[in-house]
Amino acid sequence: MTEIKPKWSRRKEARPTEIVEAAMDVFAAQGFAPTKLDDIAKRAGIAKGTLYRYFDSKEELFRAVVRHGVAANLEEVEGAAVAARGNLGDLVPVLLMLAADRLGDGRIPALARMVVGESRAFPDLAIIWHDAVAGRLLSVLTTLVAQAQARGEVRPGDPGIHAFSIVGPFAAALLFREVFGAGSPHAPDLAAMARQHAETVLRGLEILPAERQREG
Amino acid sequence: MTEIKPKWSRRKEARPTEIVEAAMDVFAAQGFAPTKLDDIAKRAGIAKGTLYRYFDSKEELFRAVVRHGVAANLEEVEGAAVAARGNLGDLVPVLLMLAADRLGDGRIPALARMVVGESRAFPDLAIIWHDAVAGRLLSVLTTLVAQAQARGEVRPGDPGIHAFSIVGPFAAALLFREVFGAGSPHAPDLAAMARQHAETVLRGLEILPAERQREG
DNA sequence: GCATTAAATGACTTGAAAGTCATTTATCAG
DNA sequence: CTGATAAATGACTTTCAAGTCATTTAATGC
Repeated sequence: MTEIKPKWSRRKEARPTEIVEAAMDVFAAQGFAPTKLDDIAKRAGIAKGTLYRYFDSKEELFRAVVRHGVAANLEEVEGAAVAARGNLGDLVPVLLMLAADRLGDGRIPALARMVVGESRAFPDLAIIWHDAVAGRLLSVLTTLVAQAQARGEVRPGDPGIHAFSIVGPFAAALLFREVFGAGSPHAPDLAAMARQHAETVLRGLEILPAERQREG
Repeated sequence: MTEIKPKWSRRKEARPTEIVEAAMDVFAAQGFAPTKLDDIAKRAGIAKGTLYRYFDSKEELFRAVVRHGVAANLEEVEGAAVAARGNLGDLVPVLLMLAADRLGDGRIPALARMVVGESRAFPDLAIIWHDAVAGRLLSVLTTLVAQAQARGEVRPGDPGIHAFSIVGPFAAALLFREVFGAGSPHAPDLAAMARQHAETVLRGLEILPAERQREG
């Protein structure tokens, strides 16, 4: 009759990722400063003291969250980039559609917003994001643009700026939706924007894949 | 002989803007949460208690800073927009160059970064920024694009998305420089980007002002 | 079973900064 | 010059959450 119900269990292995997942949720929902470690602990189903067995401080936990959130969704994008080796006209629409699908909802844009907000307080966080996300993506794109220029397929000009012309509107749209909400009359639909902007910018760069596409 | 040196003077009229200016500097340099009201008071040359004669709380002071920073630099941009009435091919390069000049350095990008970062904690701030900056700019551009489409000068498609294609890279570049620093190898030069992207996107939208421009 | 260990707890301590208020003092009216 | 007013001060109080640690208890080995 007497039920055995232990008050807690030892989970040395599973705890860290559980905590980071919980922290990502709470940080994404509230931002860094307003988030209380008690909230994270409660969501992770543990006590605050337990947090300190795995992370030395709130800051370190935040860093872990950023690293964790960044790690996953990047190999895929980068993979698509090197897969479409060379052909910018093929890559750009695929890349933007993929990003629209993966990043449309979820916690990555929220993370990005937080990194932007906390970049002054935690410069190392900005470096992590730069090296793992923004810089990496821009590197790949810039290289591809330069190669296409060498083949005479893309107009001259700074390939780094061309890279911004390609992904800038998308990044801006992501942040716009994150900050002002999808309810704003100006918030663009990500999939539609991926399609339309890809066509616009490719035309602007003079690749003209339009010939071999179906009628609009 | 005995110098008269009053410890302070009464400046009921001048104080508010002085305080807001000081607060903008400190907030821009440190971010919202890390900024101490003592720091703002010291920079404004007053005591902390005096702040509370003019602003009820740190939050309200922050709101005042955003409103103040937003108010100034917008009429100009919007003026340029309505001045070049209709002609998108003329407006876009001018608009981007103007923005590069006005926003390149200064506290507006820092403010933008803060609004992004604090938008979760202060949703009303995001609304202010939306209505006074982002939404306003997008409205003007979207209208102009739609008019140009009606005249058959711009390709079909959602004019709001076209507006993002125009200003998105610039917004992204501003934030990129603000977050990752101008030292990043990917940080674009704003003036160069304004020139090159304007040409790219206008070509993409099929306005083609290139004919009446000098050789590259 | 029994002793050992370390994972987990949560009440407590600490520190820092927002916000208060009794006092001081510049300014002004008469 | 004098008293009244309110702008300005800064030491003090309050608040709140990060971080600590003595204690509890699940798990493990003998």
